[in-house]
Amino acid sequence: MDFKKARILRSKSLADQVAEFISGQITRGAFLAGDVLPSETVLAGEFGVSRTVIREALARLKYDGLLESQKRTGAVILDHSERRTFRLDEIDIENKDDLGRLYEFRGILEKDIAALAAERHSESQMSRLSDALLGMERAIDEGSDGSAEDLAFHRILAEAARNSYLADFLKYLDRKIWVVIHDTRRSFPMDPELARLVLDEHREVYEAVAGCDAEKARSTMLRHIRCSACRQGVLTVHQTVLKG
Amino acid sequence: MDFKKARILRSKSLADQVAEFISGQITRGAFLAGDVLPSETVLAGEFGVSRTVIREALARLKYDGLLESQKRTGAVILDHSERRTFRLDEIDIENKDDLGRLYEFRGILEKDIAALAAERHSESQMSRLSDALLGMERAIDEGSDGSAEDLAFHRILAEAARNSYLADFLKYLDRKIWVVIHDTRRSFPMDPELARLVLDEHREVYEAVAGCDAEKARSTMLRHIRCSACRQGVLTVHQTVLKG
DNA sequence: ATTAAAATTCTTGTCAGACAAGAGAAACCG
DNA sequence: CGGTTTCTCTTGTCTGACAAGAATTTTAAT
Repeated sequence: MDFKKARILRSKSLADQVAEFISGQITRGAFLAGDVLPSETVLAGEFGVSRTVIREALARLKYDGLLESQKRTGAVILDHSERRTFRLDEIDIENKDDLGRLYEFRGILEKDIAALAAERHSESQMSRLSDALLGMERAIDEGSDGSAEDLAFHRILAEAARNSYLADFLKYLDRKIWVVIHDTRRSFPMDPELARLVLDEHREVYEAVAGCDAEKARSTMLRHIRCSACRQGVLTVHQTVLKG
Repeated sequence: MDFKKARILRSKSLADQVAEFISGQITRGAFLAGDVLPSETVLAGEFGVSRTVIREALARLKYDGLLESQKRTGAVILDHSERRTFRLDEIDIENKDDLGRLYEFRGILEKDIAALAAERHSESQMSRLSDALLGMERAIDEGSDGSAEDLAFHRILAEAARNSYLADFLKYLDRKIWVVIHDTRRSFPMDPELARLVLDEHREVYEAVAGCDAEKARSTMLRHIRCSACRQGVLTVHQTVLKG
């Protein structure tokens, strides 16, 4: 692999660019698991940067589980199974298709989270859910849109599903979506009437969960997500997901 | 925040430890979005390490979207919505509960992926799925267990669902699970009879997808995942998920 | 006094050079 | 030929240095 080809542009930091280039090479399959990278000094020479920069770049790749470095040997490429991170980068918030796929993903997760929550919730979780609903109502009365309570509702529900992996991931996914929602609501504030409709959607989910009715929890949550997607102008969430 | 409390142990690299400590502080809420960290020089002093180490630690946190650094200002804490990575670290492969949660997660995703694939697949994707099945059969005849083809089947199916976020994430999740499966099969190779049963499970999914029957695709895939979990000795996948 | 311009001062980004520790490779010795 | 010692390479860490950029302060001008 000839690293000299990587002529570097000045915009991101050098370490950024080197990391991007090398990780690109690795994911593109230019190296196999077990291969070793040239030594830091050599890389520094080939990229025409200092060893400091190379080290910072490699540090990231190690952190991501792409590399592992041993003294005397150098940095060895790890197997894919060692990869430590999942990134939802380069999503184009403006792109309705991307947002649609994100909503589809969210729907798939949240409908089953609601179903699980219906069967696994504790009493204290239910009372916190109820509090979130009350808070949302109060917020709407006071003229706000209750986003904070909305988000809290979903977080508590995820907790009630008692699968930390699910909950953690939903949190990550939600962050991406909430940026958009927040943005939309800033430009086009919801009128109280609509806000009340949203509140009702949450109430339906709550009732289903409180009644330990997994199927109903699933379907009401799905409707809620679908409506939420519509409110964001996303129409592509597929029927299949919306049905089941 | 008093960084001096972070007395550092010699095992991981210093940068590792510093990064861990600071990121812990941040996720634990010791800093709010917009706060700025002390300058690298100051941090170096407080941690009792060189600036090099601090820089490498901060580089990772920046990469993860926890920080952003500006000249003259320093490193500012970013909002949670900026976080760029999801990690499924510290899963205890040995722990059947953790593995159960992972399987639960996988079931939730794959059943809907199968349903979507039933509605969105292209002809070429179906022929590749079919090839995977044939390959699996051949592999079993030759005495292997057909893991590679098994994995390929799931990957192609995910592609057929036409939601890249879903597919990418499933890939990530699967890696974690396949490490375990691979391990199990090395210790306790599947006998051909069982392998054929697994093959049949895949065939059922294939038929449903080929027939564009989303509901059937969902249920057959779910049964497959459930059986797979059982074969790994995981019994905790919850009824709710298994039903719908 | 108010505003615009210039000098100052931090902080990050990058570089260069240094050395210890560990691990493999090579040389040496029995 | 096998085992031990020495050598050498690479990473991990430290130090000191300087440019560039941005905020702050000072200075100058109206």
